[in-house]
This record gives sequence, structure tokens and C-alpha cells, in this order.
Amino acid sequence: MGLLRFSCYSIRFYRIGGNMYWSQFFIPTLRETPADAEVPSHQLMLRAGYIRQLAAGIYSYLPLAQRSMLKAQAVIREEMERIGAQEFYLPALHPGEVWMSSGRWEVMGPNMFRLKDRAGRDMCLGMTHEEIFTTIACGELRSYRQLPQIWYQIQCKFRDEPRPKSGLLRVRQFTMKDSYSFDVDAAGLDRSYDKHYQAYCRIFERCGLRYAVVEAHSGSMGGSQSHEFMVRSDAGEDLVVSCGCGYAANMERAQSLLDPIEDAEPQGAEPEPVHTPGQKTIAEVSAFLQADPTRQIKSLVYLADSKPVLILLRGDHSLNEAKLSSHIGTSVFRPATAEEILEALGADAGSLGPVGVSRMTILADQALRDRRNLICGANRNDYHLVGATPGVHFQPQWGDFRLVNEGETCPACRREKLQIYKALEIGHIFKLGTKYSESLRAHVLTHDGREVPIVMGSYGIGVERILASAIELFHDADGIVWPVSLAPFHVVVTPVNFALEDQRQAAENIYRELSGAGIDVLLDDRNERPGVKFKDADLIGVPFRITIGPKLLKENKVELYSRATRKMEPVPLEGILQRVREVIAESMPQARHS
RNA sequence: CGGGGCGUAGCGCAGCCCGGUCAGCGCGCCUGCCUUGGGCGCAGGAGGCCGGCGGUUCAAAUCCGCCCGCCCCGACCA
Repeated sequence: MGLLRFSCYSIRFYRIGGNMYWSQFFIPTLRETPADAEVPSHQLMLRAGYIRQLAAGIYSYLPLAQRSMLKAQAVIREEMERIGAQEFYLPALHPGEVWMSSGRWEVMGPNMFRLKDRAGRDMCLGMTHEEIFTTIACGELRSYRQLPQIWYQIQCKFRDEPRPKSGLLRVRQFTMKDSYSFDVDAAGLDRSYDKHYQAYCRIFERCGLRYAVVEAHSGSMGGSQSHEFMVRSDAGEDLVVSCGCGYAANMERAQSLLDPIEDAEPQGAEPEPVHTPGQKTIAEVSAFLQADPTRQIKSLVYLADSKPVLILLRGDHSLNEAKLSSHIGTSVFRPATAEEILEALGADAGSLGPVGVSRMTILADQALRDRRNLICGANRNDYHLVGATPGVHFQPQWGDFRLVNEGETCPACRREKLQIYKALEIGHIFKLGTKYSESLRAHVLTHDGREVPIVMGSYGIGVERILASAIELFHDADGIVWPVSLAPFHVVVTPVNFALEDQRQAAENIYRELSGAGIDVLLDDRNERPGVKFKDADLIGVPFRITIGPKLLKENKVELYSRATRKMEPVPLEGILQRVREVIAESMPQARHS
């Protein structure tokens, strides 16, 4: 096949060699949607013959999918090379000890595939490659003179997801472009991070995606700053909080402004216990005491590193566990059980509060700051306290612990209301800092001879998610509508009746002419009725179709059809290459970022 | 890991409740004829140890038990 004629670096970024006759190319389309598929990208990739499932969250990529994967990867390679990144290829099979030295052997928990070799040594399948790249850096990078470095690879990752779902959107084996930057100081990291930010914008723009860049929570990666690249989609599992002013953040990280609340003077100096039999939820207490939920304190007990913590929120707010995790500096926490709550506070959930609590940490959301005369549980079943004032009757550590709600005020422009939508994460960039270089002892000497840990960044793109999100964004009732840059073929040549000599000759001539000019062409030589061929071409999403029919052919013309616009235009045979070049060029997504 | 659902031909499904001419339908596939501008028509045909194991029974796709797999919701998720 033509692909063999090119080394991978000589693939033009929008073209893959190898052109095919449909009757011989493996495109197992399905007339009906397989029952297991729910989201559009999954349904269409199955129906259009791109993928087949092997097991839960494990898919085989058929030739069409592989061609689109290579197209996406070619765009990625070009843009990574543009920022000076160097391509590696690292093992997927790792010795456990590397992960033990970074501490993530435990942190990754059951999400990591683990196995033993014949000698009984712990091994695992890589979920990501901070440890491995850092190990190389550790052995080889000694001097600031060698920095900065940006290293990357496009390689498969393994994660034993608790719940694989939605076709290629959440899987257990997938392809990731991961890169890592190595700098001598924070300013260098800022530059490497910014390069990646720009490169990612260019990659996703060239892939034709509509995306947003949001502030993100860095999670178990550690590190100080992080952005996610998100595609708005109902198939997504993340929530993005955004504002018309440009503010956008992951739900885990998002903040908002609240309308001020004026509290009445408390009746007395001390909180007053009131009998609230059977009133446990905020709503029940609210109704019983005729007090708005905003006047109540919601008290939650968590066990963080096995120690109980009391968390206070405004009655109508919800806990944001990502923010809690950042504040307490551990991801090892969980809600306390009923027994643990009773032991810690002497009452059951529904009657909990901070007043008089001394033996445990009290964390309070800043929405409660400067409030007074509030209602909270009394730590005595069926009793609440009225008139509690933070800072007076209890002394919490203040922080941001709440989930924002739609319609609250944007923290950036301070004027508009926030929107919340579902989104797919297609890329994520992190400033790691020295977390891995310290634990794995990757140090360099500075200009003035000091030994410092390398300052690192880590950057990922889910390649399959580029394809899946493109399909989520661009499809219709008939099938996929690929951006030209990702389509497995640019053009399908469809003679209405391939058995007729004049149509066959015209088709083969066009096929040869376009292929020779570097265009990816599929020739539909099947002995099928035209309707079948049109339906299949629409389904697999080829951006342009050249239809060869008897009437126009008599005038030495063929028809150029655009999958996206569904417009048809007659084109003279002798001008077809030129016209196809034009329409491909016109519809090829361009990077807006410089 | 909790809750729910499903496993019968390549795909989509019926049959199961009420055991016994139930191995069935549509699409796809093969052969022939026909047809060729949006999944055409006619005729013939191939294909399934009914997810697995065990039990009940004269008899099990059907009832019971265990296991496995897959999907959905939740938990979880760099």
C-alpha cells in the first residue's frame, strides 16, 4: 500500500498515502445502530465501520479509524515540532519500582493495570509517563546548558477505568500525545507552558474543533497551574463554568460572586438551642424554623488521612471535593460514616454544627464569612442552634470549598451570570514544578553552580477524543461530517453505474489524477445501486464526493458534492483537479493562533 | 463497588411468565435473474451447542443456582 512509500515524517500533514477501491477496502458499514452504543460518536464509528469493540473500553481501530488517527497525529507532530519538541517512544510496560519511587504506585490505586513478570517482580502498564521521562532526565540532564527540553511521544496508555463508556470517549486503552518540559527555573517553565498552550490551540484549530480553554484543577498530578482544553458536548463528563466575558473554568476550580446577605442582629450573645424534632435536612429545618437555607450552616464530616474534619457550607451550597482536596493537601479522604460522625460529634447527621467543637479541624467556606446570627446543628440530636456567628462562636479555617451554581455572578467581569455546560476534555496542560524531579532526583547545576531540581511541565492530548469530539460536533442524521483535516479520505469518486464503460473510465481517470496530485481518494467501484453508495459515503463522512452520472458525463462534466453543505456543482472533467484542490484548501481548518 | 437492564445467526429483535413441531422474523451475506441519481425487485440458499457450568424434569432457550460478559445510572475518574 502507498503508506509504505512514506516514512512517517514525510507524511504530508493532511494526507496519507494509499488510495483504494471501495470493493477491496475494509469498510464494514452497518445499516442499523448497534444497541450498545449511546452517544453519536460511538454509534457512528460503529455504523460507519471505523471501530469494533473487543472488550469493555477496548476497541480495535479499523482502517478508516486508523487513517483518521494518523491524520490527527500528523497535525499533532507538526505542531509539536514547531515548538521544538522532540519525539520519543517509551515503553508501555513499566517496572513497579519506578512508580513506587514517585509515590504513585499507591496513589493510582486500582486504576493502574498491574501484573507480575515470571520472576514475580511487580510490573504495570503505563497510565502516563512522568516517571519514565523523568528517569531519563535524571540520568542524562546535568546542566542548565542542556535546558530547556521538550520531549514527547504518541503512545498508548492504559487505565483500568471503573466505568468505560461512550465508545472511544472513556476507554481502558487509548492513544495519548504526552509531552514533558524540563526547565531550570519557574520562568523557563512559564515559557514552555505557554508554548504548549499555543501549540494546543493550533492543533485543535487545525482539527476543526470548537473548544474552550478552562482553568483546571491539577488533581493527583500535583503542580501549580493547569488548563484544560474542552469541547462543549452533551456526551462530555466534565462541567465547564463560563461567562460571556471570556472567563471559563472547570467546575472543580470555578469560583463565583454571591449577592451580599444582610443578617439580623442576634437575640442574645450566645446561640440559642431550639428543639427541632425529626428535622434533619436543610429543607426540613428551613421549613420548621421559617428560615431561608442561606441562613443555615451545612455541616459535613469527612475523614481526611483518617482524621475527622468538619466542613461548613452555606445551607444552599454543595461541597466541591476537588477544592477540599487542594486545601487539605491530600486526595485520601471520604465522607465519614454514620458511626464515625456520632463518635466525632456526639450526634447524628442532621443535627451537626461547629459550636463547641475543639478536637477537630473546622473548615468553613468563605460564603459564611462576615455572616452572623446563623442556624446550625447543636451536636445533640433533634436540636439546632439559632444565632451562631462564625469567628465568635467558633473559629474555622476559611477557604473556598463550594461548588458554584449556574446564574451566580462571574468572578472575572463581576457583572454577567455564569453558565454551566457539559464538555469533553481533549487536552490538559500542567505546571508540575519539582514534584517528580525531587522524588526521582532529577537535578541540574545552575549557572552559578547550585544543584536544583528540574522544573517540569506535563501536557497531554487524547488522540481518540479528538476524533470522537469532532464527530460529536459534526454529524447529521446521515452520518459523520469530518473536518477535512481528519477525514480518512478527502474525496470519494462515485460512478452511478461502474459497469458502464464511459463512467468507469471517467472514474478511474479522475481517481488517478487526484491521487497523483496527493489527494486521498476512495473510488466506489461497487456494483451497488447509487443510493447505497451515496448513503455509505455520507455515513463514513468523506468531505467531498465526485458523482459521475450519465447525463452530465455526456457533456464531459461530473458533479462535485460537499458533505457539509450538501450542495452539488457541475464541474468539467478537465477542471476537476483544480476545483477539488480549491474546495479542499477552502475547507481545510486553519490555525488562528500564530 | 452499589442500583438497574441485557446476553437467541454478522447487526437489530421475537420466543421465556404458561417447560414438549420454537430454532423464528427483519436487515446483512451467498447464487441466479433484474435494476442503476438516495439503502430497488423476484426466486433460491447458507448460517445459531439460545453466554458458560451445574441442577430440577421423561423433556430446558424457557424453571432454579452459581459464574462470565456487555450496557445504563451512581460512586469513581492525570
